[in-house]
Amino acid sequence: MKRPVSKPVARRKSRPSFAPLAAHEVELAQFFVQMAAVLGVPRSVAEIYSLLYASPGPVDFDQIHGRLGMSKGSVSQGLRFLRDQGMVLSNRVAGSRKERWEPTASLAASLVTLLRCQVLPALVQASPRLDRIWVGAEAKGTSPAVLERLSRLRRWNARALELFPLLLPPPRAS
Amino acid sequence: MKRPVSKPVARRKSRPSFAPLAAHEVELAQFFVQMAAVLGVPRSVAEIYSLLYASPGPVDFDQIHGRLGMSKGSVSQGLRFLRDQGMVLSNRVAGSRKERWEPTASLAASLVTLLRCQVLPALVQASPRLDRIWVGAEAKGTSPAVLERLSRLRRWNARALELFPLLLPPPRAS
DNA sequence: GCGTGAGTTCAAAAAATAATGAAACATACT
DNA sequence: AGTATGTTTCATTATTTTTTGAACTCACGC
Repeated sequence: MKRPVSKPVARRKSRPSFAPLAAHEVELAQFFVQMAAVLGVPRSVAEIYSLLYASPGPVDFDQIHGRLGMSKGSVSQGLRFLRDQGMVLSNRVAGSRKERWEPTASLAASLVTLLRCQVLPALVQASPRLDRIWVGAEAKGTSPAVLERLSRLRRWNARALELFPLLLPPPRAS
Repeated sequence: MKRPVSKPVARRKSRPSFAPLAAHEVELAQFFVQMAAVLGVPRSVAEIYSLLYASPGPVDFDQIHGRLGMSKGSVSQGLRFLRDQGMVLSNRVAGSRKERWEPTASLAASLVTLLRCQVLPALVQASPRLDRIWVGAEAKGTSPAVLERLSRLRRWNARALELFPLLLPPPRAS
């Protein structure tokens, strides 16, 4: 349940010897952090994405670690999450061991993936569950009014399941 | 970030002297808890709603407290949240001090309210923020590619703001 | 093959969120 | 007014989520 008061906006400090974030970079991070919060994605992940988004070219691990003042562990985990969601990608320059990261072209497509992962499994699990509930309730001689409510739930679930792929189509198979 | 493993489904125990939940009531609670989790609503709130939803008539405070084995504080806060969202309502029987609670007719309408409260404020705050970011970035001589990204963000935000009321219309004024 | 630097893992600390319960409050009834 | 019942408040405790950092792994260039 969201506290309605404005959040303290953790002011991380860049590690010395890395360029501190410019004012607009800080505010872009706030933007992404707020949007991510709606989707239940942690602050550190949003900050990483934001940095890549505001950078003109690929950024390497140390820059992220240093400019955001974030632990290596968080950077590693954050990048893994973003890569799994298809929101960032990395490439290596020949002759260097460093990976360089950049956002993928379509933020929209990535958000769709993220939403799918959040709600599809819930809808899928719900189906058999609602069936069991209905059967159990009927067996117990539950009141007609409640049975009516339960079957409405089932109808909605079915409709959501069939609508979902249309609204948020799965990523194209290659 | 959702743990992908199935959660332990806290088994609350009804306080003695209150009817324990029937199997189908337990599973309906699991259903609502899972759906609520997607929206970031806490378990206790979902459980309360579920109990009302599966009951043939209004339920009083003590029943909720007792059958769910939940503290009075949680029941009070949960009911307040649900009432504020327009998901439940209460009425008093003449000659009794107890309030009796029941779900409101339209679950769908309530969900719309809930979604509005989560995303609208974020979109609204984002507008001036994105403007400031753009101005700041331009002043800094940011690369054209990044400026392009930023203005795409602005266009999306504007479109979302204008589409939102159509998709999830505000509750009718009386 | 070997040493080194880049990145990962994971147990533990910190932070955020949710639930509890006892005291305070409200009010319907006498 | 007094009282008992029903509800809310809120400081505290419990639980969950996120972050940290040091130990570890692995692969690259030599």
